[in-house]
Parts: sequence; structure tokens; C-alpha cells
Amino acid sequence: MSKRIAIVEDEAAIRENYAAGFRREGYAVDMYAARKPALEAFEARLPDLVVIDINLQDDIEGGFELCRRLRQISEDLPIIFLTARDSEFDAVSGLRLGADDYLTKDISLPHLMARVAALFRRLDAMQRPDSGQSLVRRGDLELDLDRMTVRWQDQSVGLTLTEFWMVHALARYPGHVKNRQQLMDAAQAVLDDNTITSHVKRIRRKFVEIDHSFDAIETVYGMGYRWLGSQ
Amino acid sequence: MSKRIAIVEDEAAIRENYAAGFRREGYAVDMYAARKPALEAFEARLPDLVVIDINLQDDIEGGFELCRRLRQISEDLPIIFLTARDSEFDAVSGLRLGADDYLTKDISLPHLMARVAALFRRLDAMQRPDSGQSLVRRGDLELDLDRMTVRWQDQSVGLTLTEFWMVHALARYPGHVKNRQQLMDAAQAVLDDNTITSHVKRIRRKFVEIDHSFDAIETVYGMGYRWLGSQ
DNA sequence: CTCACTCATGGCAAAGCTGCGACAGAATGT
DNA sequence: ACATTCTGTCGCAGCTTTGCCATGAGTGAG
Repeated sequence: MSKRIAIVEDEAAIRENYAAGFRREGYAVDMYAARKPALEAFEARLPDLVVIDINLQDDIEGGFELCRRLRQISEDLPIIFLTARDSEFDAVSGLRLGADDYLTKDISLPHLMARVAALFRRLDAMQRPDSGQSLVRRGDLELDLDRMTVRWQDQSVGLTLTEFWMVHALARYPGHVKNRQQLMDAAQAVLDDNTITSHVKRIRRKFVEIDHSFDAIETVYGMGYRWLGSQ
Repeated sequence: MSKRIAIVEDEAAIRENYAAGFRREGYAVDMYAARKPALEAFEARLPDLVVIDINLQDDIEGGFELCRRLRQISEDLPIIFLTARDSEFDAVSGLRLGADDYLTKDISLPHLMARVAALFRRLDAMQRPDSGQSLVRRGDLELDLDRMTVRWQDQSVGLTLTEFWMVHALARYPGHVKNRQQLMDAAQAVLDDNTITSHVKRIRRKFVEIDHSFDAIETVYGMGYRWLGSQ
């Protein structure tokens, strides 16, 4: 199943040129000449990557608007702007809109292909959640699933088995609230709610012993706990 | 807990310039002048992003080699090449090595910052699963069911559990009137009518604290409440 | 304009949740 | 067998949230 790339570009010649390049690399290609038909198609089904020209004929800046709409539909759809304008300002604006890359049309076809491949490589690397990657890093935290060891700010934290799995459950998705039931599942046990509280207490104590200002585990009243990621 | 960016660049002036830029954006910065010290540091601990100059003084193409070694250590460490050479061929080579971006040094500081931010945005977006399902956006409002967070005009709103579910019930279908019974169901409880009123009062107060002109929750006399969509 | 009804507000007490210390049984190592 | 560590609970104190009431303002039909 090859990756599907959508091109939104008003000039037929350019469109076909890029499409041919992508096809040569083994991608499936969808083409759209304007914002509306593209958006309608995307609402039905999202491709794996969208390449957008900003200036779509009379629809000036239509590409920007399209990007904005797409970002509302999907947070993680890869988007590349490909435009005639060589303006630093536009590039910054485009990236701020949530695009992954901003390229000008004087780019060579091999270079474009390399950038697309790099983006897909990045996606693939991220996609598999720690497959083979037995090392989980979240800012100051480092979890080694093989050794079952934990490090905080490069210092070892002596967590027990249950504590380890609970930290893992929390830190795997920083910011997400885990309720007590979910933490129980992580520890593979059926426990009293209070017991979860106790574990969290012990985990916190061990981290605080190392880092006096540790506060990465946030209590969310009535909901559970949340690992505060890096921001 | 800010993101940590490592800069590997032999010219002190350029190094400091970029470092200052990154620090201004709130990142923590590590600096290295050559390949060896950088690699040694990385073996102990990886940063969140590495910015590499390809030509490291007498160690020509040392940046390429560093990138290669880093990719062996980690599949998904973000790497950006930043170099004086403006060669399409080098760019393609750099990207093939597994870099995420290849930039020339004539890039403006804001543009560089935008690209770094875009890369981090991409990483964050990938880190969470199916965020499309759990994210509700209605104009200025943003509800994240995984994180149990509410944002209004990009500012966090500290709602409690019950308040969260009531906002969710209202905002899910903007413009639709929800009667008190329906809101009770959202909170999964049987309550007095007055209690609903109290909750709405508290919710409104919390939003108004952030946005003085907040009025997205409309009272529909005799029927219930309605979330006003964005127009 | 009046009246009956609905809604907003401040306040308060009950209920619920969390953190902490303590303790006992289970598991583990010596 | 004994000491140590790990786990699961309990009770309590402190805090947050929640439910409800009294009161006054707002609304709409007649």
C-alpha cells in the first residue's frame, strides 16, 4: 500500500510535473486545481501528505486558508507549502499555520523528493510507539523498559515494579489524564482507589528525594493524574 | 521543563547568535564546537533537537558523520543541518542521512525559529494517539477529552469534572438548546434544577475571568441553555 | 402594569477526593 | 529462619467540589 500524496496547484504543467516525480518514487497521487474540490475530497478521505500551492489562481492565499481548514480536521496531517513566492515572511506565516515545510518552486525535483521522503521517514519513526525503542524519553525523564530503570535529570530513581509501570503509563502520553482504573490496568492488578493514591505518593517521594522541585505528576481532582510534559 | 536544543557549530559568533535566539524562545541550549565533545555528551544524554553545522573547521563533513552516528543511537532524534553551503546536492545528501531539515545560514532568525517550532509541533502532534477523536474545537473553544483540558482563546480554563462534561454537552452541538435534564445526564447525576443553574453560573464565571466579553452560553428562557457557535 | 414564573448570585454545609502516616501480609533476599 | 522490601489497606485531616437554598433581578403573558 503506497503512500498517497495530494497536490493542490492551479497550473496544470507544474502539477503534472510534480505528480510524475512522485509517481516515479512509488507514491499514489491525487491532484486538485482549486481549494474547493480539494477540501471536499479531503473531507471524505485524507491523503498521507498534502502539497499546497499558496496562490491558487484568483483565490489568492487560498492555500493558507486550505491549510487552516485542514489543521482543524487533523492535527497531524503532513502539509507542505510549495509556492512561487520566495518570501521569508510568507515562510514564517506558513509554518506558523501548522505546515511541516515551506518550499519555493525553484527547488529541484530530487530535492523535493528528498524532503518528502524525510518527512515520511520522520512519521514512520514516530508512528510505531517504541517498537524496538525500549527507551522512553520525556524531557528530564528517561525510562528503560528493558532494564526497568528510571532516570530523572540523569540520576537514577529506585522505583519498584508497580511504581515503574505507573510512571510508564503516565509518562507515555504527557498531559493526558489517567484515571485510577487506567493506572490499575498499567500495574496489572485490581486495587483499591486508595492504593493508587499511596503508590503515587511513594513515586512522588522518590522523585522529590532526587529533585527537590519535582512536580511532574499533577493531580487532577476527580479525574486522576497527569504527567506534565516539557513545556 | 523546556525543550533542550544542542548546537554543534565551530564558529563561536554564529553559535552564540543562534543560542541567544533559541533562549529567547524559551529553549534550553547546549553548545559544542566540534564533533567529538558533542558526541560524548549525546552518548550520556540526548537533547530534544540537534542543530548541526556540516563543516566543522578542519573536520570537513564532520556534521554528516555526526548525523550518521546519532541516527544509530536514536531513530527519532530530530536533527537539523544548518550550513553555509547552498548546494542542492548537499541538501539531498543531508536529508538522505536522516536529517529532518537542511537549512543554509542566510536564513533569518525568525524563519529558523519557525522551522524549529514546526518540527516540535509535528513531534507533539504525533506523540498523542487519535487526537482527532478526542479534540473538540468550536471557534475559540477547544476541548481535549484525553487531557481533560479546556482552552478558550488559547488560554487554559480550569474547569472541574462536572463543569467539563456540561461544557462538552453544550459545545458538542453549537446552537442546540439543551434542557436541564440533558445537562444532568451529561454530568451523570440526578440533580435539582437549581443546581444546574449553579453550575452554569460557575462555568460562566470561569470563562469571563479569562475573557471579559465571554457570552457563548446563552440562556433560553424556559428551555435551557445553548452554546453559541463562532459567528 | 401586574403577576407568576424563571434565572442569577452569594453563601453554606455536606459529600467526595487526596495526601499522609501507619501497619500488616506477601514477596524477596540472605 | 530472619531481615528487608514491596504492596495493599485503613483512618484521619485538609481541601475542593458539589448540591441546594434564600434572595433579588429578569421575563413574558394577560
